[in-house]
Amino acid sequence: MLQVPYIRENKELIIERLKVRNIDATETINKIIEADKNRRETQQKLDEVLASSNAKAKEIGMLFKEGKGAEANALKQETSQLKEESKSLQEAFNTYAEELKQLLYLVPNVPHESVPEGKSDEDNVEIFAEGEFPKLHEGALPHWELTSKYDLIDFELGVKITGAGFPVYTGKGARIQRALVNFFLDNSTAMGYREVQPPLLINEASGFGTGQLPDKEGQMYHATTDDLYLIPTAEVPVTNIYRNTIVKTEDLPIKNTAYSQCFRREAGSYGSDVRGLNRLHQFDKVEVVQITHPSESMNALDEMVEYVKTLLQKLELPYRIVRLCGGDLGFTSVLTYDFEVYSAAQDKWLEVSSISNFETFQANRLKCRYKDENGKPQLVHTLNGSALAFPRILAALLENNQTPEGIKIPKELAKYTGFDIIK
RNA sequence: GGAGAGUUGGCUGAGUGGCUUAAAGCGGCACCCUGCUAAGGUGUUUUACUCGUAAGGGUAACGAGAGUUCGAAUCUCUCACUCUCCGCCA
Repeated sequence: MLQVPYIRENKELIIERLKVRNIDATETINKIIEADKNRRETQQKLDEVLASSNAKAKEIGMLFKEGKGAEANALKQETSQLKEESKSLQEAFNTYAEELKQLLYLVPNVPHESVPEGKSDEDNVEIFAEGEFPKLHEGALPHWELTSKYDLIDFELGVKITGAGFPVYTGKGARIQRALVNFFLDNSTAMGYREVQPPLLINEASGFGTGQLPDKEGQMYHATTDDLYLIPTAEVPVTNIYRNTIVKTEDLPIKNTAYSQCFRREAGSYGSDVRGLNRLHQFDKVEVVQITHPSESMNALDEMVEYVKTLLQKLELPYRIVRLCGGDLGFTSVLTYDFEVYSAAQDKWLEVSSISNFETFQANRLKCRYKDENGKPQLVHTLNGSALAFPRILAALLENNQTPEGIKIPKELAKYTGFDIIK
């Protein structure tokens, strides 16, 4: 969420920039400024009343000590009015503070100046592309047929055990999954990320910290008996490591990586793009998360983009990078780059990574700070990126590398699978 | 799941109604002293909000919330969490 002093001082700029998201925040921003003003004025009054009430209480204590019980009791009378006053001021203050908080939850992050205008993913801007499109042989198949032809994934079995979107990986399919875990983690740790294995269930406070709650509640699986949520991404537990902390400035940037399974209800998704591995309720992903000094976050974003490029190069997959337009940009993000791989048999671009800079938006909720050169606590910047999401990578690997003899495994990955062709 | 004990500042740990934002020790930082891989001395050491150009001031916070009281770390209630033992178990 945005910081109130920032809103106060940059009202026009914020409203202008939020138009890139196709929203008019004028009314909400005005309400925020009003609620903030009321809150501060009420606090001043409240503080005054409490101060005089404190002073009186001290005086009463002194009088009792000196044995002047009568005077003390007289003074007690006076305090009752102050008490009433402070009570109603406290209530008013709480109301304004709550109102302010609720309003702040409504405002998304302010897009970076480089974010293009646009309504949907069709308006995202391609900024980079690399890799050759494969030439498929006659009779090439989409991955959901390849997986059954070579006994790699059993979608039907998943439906039996759980439901649609929970595939069962078998044999070499399961082995590739395991290979991808190690391949991705080895690469990210080599880039200086610390490996973390986080919980897959999170509490409500963690959901708030990274911005999944209160809004996107319906997208997470909720274990109601214990009021815990299954993580939609490792970003949530890994970033929440730093909730309510003041990190050492010399430790920045803090770089963590985690492999986890991710759970998404995908409520409201439909259509042909949910076929096979294209959209699942449970999937695997390696995530990279950075906590940086504010002056370094854009460099860190570039570094993450460069890093993900190397992964796709090693996997020999044709890919492109798009800059998300305002309409497609996530609520908490300032700037996001998506990586899409080309999956040949479907003739489709599949999103396999999303790399975002949240600047102070998450940090403000998380209360994650560092100390500046004056020793004053300041909010850090947080970033994260997928490196990478497995299912669509697998889909593209299978589709692009199919030959009449079998499916070939790229050299770098074959080091991890232990085989270089699936027959 | 059953029984019991706890939750205080970066850490250890005192504090059972006012002079306690909090003793003491450790750690950290600054300065001083000292002719040397050390020791000693003095001071300092939380955060949020808020007023102020600043210096500085006000308010709040001792797990969370509510209550009693002129006044709560301290008393009452509710909740959360941690630990120990027993049971169960990967």
